[in-house]
Amino acid sequence: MAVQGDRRTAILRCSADLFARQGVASTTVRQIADEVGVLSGSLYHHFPSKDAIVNEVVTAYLDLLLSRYREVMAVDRTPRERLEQLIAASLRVAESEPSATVVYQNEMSYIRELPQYEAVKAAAAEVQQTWLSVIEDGRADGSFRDDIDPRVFYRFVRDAVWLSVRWYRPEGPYTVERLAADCASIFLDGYAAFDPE
Amino acid sequence: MAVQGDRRTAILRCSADLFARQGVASTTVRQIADEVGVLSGSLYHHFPSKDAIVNEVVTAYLDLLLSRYREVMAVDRTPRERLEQLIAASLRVAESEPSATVVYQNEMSYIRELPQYEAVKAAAAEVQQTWLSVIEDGRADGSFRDDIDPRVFYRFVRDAVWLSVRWYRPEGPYTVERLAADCASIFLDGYAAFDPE
DNA sequence: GTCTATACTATGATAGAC
DNA sequence: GTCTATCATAGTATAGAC
Repeated sequence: MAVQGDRRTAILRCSADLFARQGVASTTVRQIADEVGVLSGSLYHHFPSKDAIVNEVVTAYLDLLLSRYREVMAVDRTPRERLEQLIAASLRVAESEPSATVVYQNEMSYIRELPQYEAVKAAAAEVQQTWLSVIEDGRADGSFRDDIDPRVFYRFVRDAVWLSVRWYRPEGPYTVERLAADCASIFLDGYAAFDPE
Repeated sequence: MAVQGDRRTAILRCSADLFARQGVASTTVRQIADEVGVLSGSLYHHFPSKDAIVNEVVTAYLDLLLSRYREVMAVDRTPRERLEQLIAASLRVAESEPSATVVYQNEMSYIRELPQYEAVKAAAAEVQQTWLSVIEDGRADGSFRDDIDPRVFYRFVRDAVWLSVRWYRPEGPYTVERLAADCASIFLDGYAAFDPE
């Protein structure tokens, strides 16, 4: 049964890579089959449709992300520390699942049309709620500014964090932990030089 | 000749809207023709191919953006002011050309395969060089931090700015100028509360 | 400048042999 | 569980009448 699962997993992995590189709509079932090393008809033994593959790539990704967010929220920390941890957790997930991250970021219009979209929507809502609750907590205790809408701040952070999959390469000396620290520092302390007074 | 240009323009506008909503690959020439109000064969009187439409949407967009950036850089200002102006100019372009902005942000993998990609690449390089020169100037004169790579800062700002087309709606009371001010304030001063000492 | 009609290709998916 | 063969559909693009 390890073997049985492997082929399924290979299909998901190859699909995610192709979806991320070319877009879901431009990726054909024949390309996926080629990459896996089977013929296109064989895919339909494992999945009922191409859309089912897309759906599983996205839901597996959101499940992983949410489990990491829940770990962060399970520990008692300040809002600032939690925000730093959410950024770091997100970047680590993006590092370990770059293709699925790209698919989720780029293919929302496709995902929205999937029959199983409601489950995705619920997970996405929990993701957003996690960030917003941390930001609201920081506003409430005075550690974050109260002159800018938390939702605006959330969206800027979210987009900057997730779009890093388009350019960040974990191979170099610039580690994901350093990237996370820089990101948190810019968003919390700003890029202007600190006033030396 | 006003009429002649109008149909061409209508094709470009409708195409950009559909490309932004559904993605380029998922948009068919028949859909475009429907939206314009002609039959699909008629499109080929104005454009040699669907890809030619995509190309013109993107290049017209980059031309507009670069002309705004050049206006900003033509005036003598501090790096901080210039950064604020680049953010504001970008958000104004995103407001006036939301569909083209979305297409350019979402469809890079498609655009890269176009035969005329080199021109797009050159324009994109000038965009990036504009931002980077302003950031480097700010580092040089001590108004920006020197402990974070300018390219990292640039990418965070760029992605946060451009992805705002996915969520910002100019109809409400939250104006694009206010959005630009909030964005610049977060990225330069940070979201942490100012220390009251 | 637009329409009609159609050529050609590629697509997602299926049925049945192995 | 995979392959062969194929269906039905939909795609871009073209030729020529109007």
